[in-house]
Amino acid sequence: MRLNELDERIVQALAEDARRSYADIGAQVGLSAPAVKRRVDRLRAEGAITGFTVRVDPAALGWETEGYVEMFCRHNTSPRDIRHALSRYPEVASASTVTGDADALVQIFASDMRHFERVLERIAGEPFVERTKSVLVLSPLLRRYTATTPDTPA
Amino acid sequence: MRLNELDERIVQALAEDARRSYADIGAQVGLSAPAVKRRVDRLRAEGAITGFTVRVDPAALGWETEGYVEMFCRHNTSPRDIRHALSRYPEVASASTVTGDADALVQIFASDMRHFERVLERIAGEPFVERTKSVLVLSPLLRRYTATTPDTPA
DNA sequence: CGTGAAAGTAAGGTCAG
DNA sequence: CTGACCTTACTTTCACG
Repeated sequence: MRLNELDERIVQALAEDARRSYADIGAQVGLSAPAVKRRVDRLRAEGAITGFTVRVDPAALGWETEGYVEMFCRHNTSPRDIRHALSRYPEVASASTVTGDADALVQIFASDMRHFERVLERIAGEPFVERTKSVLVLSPLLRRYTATTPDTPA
Repeated sequence: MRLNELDERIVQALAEDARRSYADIGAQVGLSAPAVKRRVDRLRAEGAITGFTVRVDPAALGWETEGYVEMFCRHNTSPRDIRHALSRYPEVASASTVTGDADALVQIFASDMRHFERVLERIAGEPFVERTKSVLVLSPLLRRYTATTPDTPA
């Protein structure tokens, strides 16, 4: 699955605006429209591009409060356990296991502070969670592109 | 900027697949294609939808190393300064000012550890940065984004 | 908000380098 | 094997009821 520089520029163009026409993108990267399409199709088939989505302003949807929660778990907790538990929270936007003191870092969107607190308490109450430490987002500065997980880690 | 239940279903449909046709979405939510378009146009004008983008698999693009960096800045540093500085790093996927000890939390994708370290050093070398603390992502557990918008704090 | 017609865009096949 | 051209079909878009 090798991507060359042309592919990267196409992905970058799509990341900025996924609704640009192939002809438009082709003009920017120096290809014809069908050539761009063929590359995009290949990128999708290879899994480099996993889909198309919208950028949404969470506040407009009533998601006003954002925060990150560090989870400290019991020592025998597997990533799969964490993932399984967190997947039941619609408020969890992303989660990863990380190096350092904490075991996992969880990004949360809630409608307001009360909602955020409620979610936090429920997460802290999960059987494998020993404690949590959270920070609230004051203002989002940058949000560039959307990544995905096709996989289920071991 | 009020969104009703119909708008939310349209946004949800677009979040899953932003390339679905208006007719398709309309069939799902019970509207005609032009009606869906009118609502999407309005959502874009209101800022609820800020754009269309691709979901990419970072690993497939050679972005194998992911991490979060806490930035500790000088006390007179404004969010705008941070945003301006970080926007020049293509490796920065997202950044927010946060409560707690650190001033900002920055998500970074790099091609490998060496690359990550180089970016980290450059960020740490920014004039307003006093120190940084970073954690590496071991395995992504969830990435549910409906990704969101930047924009421009005071 | 739904229906129709016009324009633009995408998709597939075919050919050339 | 990769890129360009052409034709067909679809989606988007606007005017109107």
